Amino acid sequence: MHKTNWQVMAQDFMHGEIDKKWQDWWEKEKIFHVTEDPSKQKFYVLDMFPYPSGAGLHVGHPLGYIATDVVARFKKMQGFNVLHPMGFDAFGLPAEQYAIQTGKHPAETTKENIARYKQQMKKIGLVYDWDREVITSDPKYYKWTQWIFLKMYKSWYNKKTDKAEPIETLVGHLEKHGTEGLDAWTSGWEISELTPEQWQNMTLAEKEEFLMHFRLAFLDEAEVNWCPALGTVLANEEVVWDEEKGLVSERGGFPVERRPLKQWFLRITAYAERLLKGLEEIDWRESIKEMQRHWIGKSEGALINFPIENRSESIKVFTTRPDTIFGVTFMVLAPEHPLALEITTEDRKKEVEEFINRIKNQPEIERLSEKDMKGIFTGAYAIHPFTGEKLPIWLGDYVLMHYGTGAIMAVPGHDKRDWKFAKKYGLPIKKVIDAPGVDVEKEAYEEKEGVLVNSDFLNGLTVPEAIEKAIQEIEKRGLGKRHIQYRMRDFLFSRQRYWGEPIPIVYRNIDGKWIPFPVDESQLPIELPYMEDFKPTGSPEPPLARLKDWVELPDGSRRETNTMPGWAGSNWYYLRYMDPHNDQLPVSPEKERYWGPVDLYVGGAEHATAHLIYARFVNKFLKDIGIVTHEEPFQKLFNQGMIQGQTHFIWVDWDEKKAYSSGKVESLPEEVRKRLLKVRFPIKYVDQHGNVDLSRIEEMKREFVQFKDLEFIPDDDGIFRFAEKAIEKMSKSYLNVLNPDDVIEQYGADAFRVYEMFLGPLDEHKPWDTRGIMGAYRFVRNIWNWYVDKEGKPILTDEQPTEEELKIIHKAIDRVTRDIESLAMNTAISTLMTTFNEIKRLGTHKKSILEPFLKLLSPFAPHIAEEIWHLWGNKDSIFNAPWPQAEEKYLKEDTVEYPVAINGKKRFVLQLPTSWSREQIEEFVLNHEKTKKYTEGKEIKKIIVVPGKIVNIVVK
RNA sequence: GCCCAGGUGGCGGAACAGGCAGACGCGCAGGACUUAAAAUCCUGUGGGCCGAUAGGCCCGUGCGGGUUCGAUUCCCGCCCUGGGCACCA
Repeated sequence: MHKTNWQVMAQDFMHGEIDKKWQDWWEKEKIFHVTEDPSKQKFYVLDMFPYPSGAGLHVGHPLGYIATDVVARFKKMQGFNVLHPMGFDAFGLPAEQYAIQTGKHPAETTKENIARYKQQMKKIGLVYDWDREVITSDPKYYKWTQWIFLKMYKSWYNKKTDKAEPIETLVGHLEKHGTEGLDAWTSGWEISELTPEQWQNMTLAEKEEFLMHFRLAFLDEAEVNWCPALGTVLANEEVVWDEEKGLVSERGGFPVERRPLKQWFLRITAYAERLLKGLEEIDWRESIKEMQRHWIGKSEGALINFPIENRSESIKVFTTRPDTIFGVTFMVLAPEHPLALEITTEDRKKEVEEFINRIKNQPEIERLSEKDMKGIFTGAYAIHPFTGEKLPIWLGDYVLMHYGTGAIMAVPGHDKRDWKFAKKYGLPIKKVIDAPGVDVEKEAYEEKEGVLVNSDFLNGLTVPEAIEKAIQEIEKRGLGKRHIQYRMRDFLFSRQRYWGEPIPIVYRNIDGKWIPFPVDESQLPIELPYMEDFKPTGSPEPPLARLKDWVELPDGSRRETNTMPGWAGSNWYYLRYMDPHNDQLPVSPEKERYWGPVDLYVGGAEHATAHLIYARFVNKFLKDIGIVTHEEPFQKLFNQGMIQGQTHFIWVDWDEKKAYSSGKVESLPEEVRKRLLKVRFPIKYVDQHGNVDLSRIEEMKREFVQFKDLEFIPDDDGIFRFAEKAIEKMSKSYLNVLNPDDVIEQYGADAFRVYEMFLGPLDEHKPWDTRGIMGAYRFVRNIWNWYVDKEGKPILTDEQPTEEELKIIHKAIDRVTRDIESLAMNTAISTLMTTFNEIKRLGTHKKSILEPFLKLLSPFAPHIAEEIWHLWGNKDSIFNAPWPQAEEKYLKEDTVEYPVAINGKKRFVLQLPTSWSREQIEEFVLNHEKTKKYTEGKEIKKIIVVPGKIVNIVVK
């Protein structure tokens, strides 16, 4: 085999041996094994739950894991009781899709992939308390996922107490008072009024149907995203918009259509207000909080009833601008609105029906992408509740059935969409808010600045005043009420797939109807039965339905065959880590009180809305039922950036099967050049100088068979140069992924970790540079060579440190400590580098300097740190040694280097004592000969002295 | 369209509270070592200009303005890149 450079370089220290030695030792010694210890302050650092994909980890993935590993080791040395667990999100769509692709059972592929992940994590030097490992597809875990679902099923949200309560308290209320005085969250369903007697007289089926509107886990028929290719419904968050294809699944990009289906939901909307409020007290990136606020989408306004002419029904609308009520000139209903066809006059029925069908059958793609709005007049009129005016009722595709009431009062003068609609169909436009330059015939005036006009009792008021006054008047006259509307919808919780937690519900046939009932908690877990063929059918019938023996129970009842979505397990895993083996509860409240909340949660920003909002919701629910004591689960959230890949392109002439170095291209004949294509080349076979590694070209051809027959023609100097390099997302198909195992084999785990941390700010996207890692490698190796001689003996002296040495090391302690605290790993590393350069410059091997430096280095390069630590004769781990403390007295300097600027431009520097006063400095500088040189013949207007910073002289 | 980040050498990036722009690393160039290459070590490295040297000058943090003794940092307007939302009444 060709002897590559690293093998020569690696002779000075055997990183491979050192890495493995300490990885095994940490595992054996369980250095991160923790138990609750009230005498110590806890620190809970958590990584986002990985889904163990079949491709394994690439070098971009572990960025966050390395950061948390650094923090965990650092906090441990600082004396905290550090909980740093790891586990796997193994249920769900991706795992199942992978299994289908490989033709294996997901139970098997999941197991393999987890083993691979753990192996890779170990090689990076990541250390966890594996005794707390959580795997969502493990029945011991999903027993509690199912338990939480049952608790939700058995709960309702009491708005009076502002928390979830057992369904029994609701039933008790109904028995005593009927619906009188009941204030419950029902996701917009209007509670039909009942007397206690009426409730008592209901059949079991009727009662169950009634209660279903209150349960926090409930069945509902709803328009859902059906994905035929995946054979399941998807949550809104799992569906994305594709420019070409329209609505597609996030996984795989398959088309998605809307269909009404009976599905399980979790009533997350009951928690909208608490989810919103909780954001104020947590330390998250503002943009993520904004996304969640937007997702919850709270709007305040009023519900107003508009009577329909000659009919008993009325149209209920929601508006945030009740101040513009006198500007209403027509009404618009969503085409799906239940009254749409009903109110249509006979003469227009046919036309309207056609319109409704056209909109309904129109693929979602078109309806959303078309800029133009479509509408039709129903022939019916509503009556303005204040003026009694007749308002034409239209149908319009720009009004959405699923937001508000599915109907609007159109105020074309002060709403852009209504204005556009009015212009298109020639409907009147009225001005009710006046401000300088407002002309509602030219465009809608949506600002809230101005004064109300043409508005009866609102005239002369400002917009905020008018909003308030209008709502009061509406309520006074019984025309409607104040209302808060949320955009957020309930959480779709069933999937027609095999690989997920079975929903612990059975259906009993009562009077010919299948009524859902919860299974008894003692029967949990409902284990997922083994299926040889688990593929989805393409119809909404879940695979589990095919298992007749499993579905049909001896007592004639039938099991629920839908399974839970991938989110189910990841909603609460962070709690299970606190108490992973508890067989009485998902987590004991005492342990949660000690460990919770998560002090630092690191992960990608892609979970901003889905997982991070579901988990907060489940946490709040568990708090309501007394399991959890903290309202918010994740105190500090840090979103790491992505490591991008560097894609390398070569010039290829496929006809002649030749690949040309870029220097060759110019000399090629025109017809050959025309045929050349830029083709992606695997980064793994790029050499240290950023050229094709010709020495390993045969190896490359074996691995990437598409290049098998290519002849590689280098430049005249024997170097094969690339046509182009580009920064792209790391992806297997771009051939720009690097496996951490390969990188670690070449440079060692420590250099890999140091490099990832050094690359740039943790929260930013930055490209991986194959050559850049050499810097990290040299750094680690040079430290080794400074600490250890050729015979492997430590080089260490007991001499007293000098003042200068102490200043250098204490400044480093101060800086590195603060940097790790704020996750500024890149500057922590650069401080370590500059400090080490100073150590070399001073030629010091004093223990008093090298020991604290080794500790500062240890979270980043734990393997050589541990090795050197033990070479010094220590028996315990360096991570059980205390973190060094910076002493204030060494952080101060006696003199400061003052830049002296003339008119803001630096001209020279002066070394002046720190203790000098402003006046002393001023006098000294003004009398200095260098100053005179610059001020000669000019008038000194002013001198600014900023102690410790700068001197600036203003001359004219 | 709206909201949120961000734009600094050839590259990744640094500059903590408005005070020396370019730390640290990569790359590149020159030199040492070597038969040679790699590795290693040393030196230089934002651009332009003057100067034999020492040294000095000018321009520079996306663009245009402003505040200030002083702006990468604050304010106003614009351009570009990335992310999110997208008929939400």
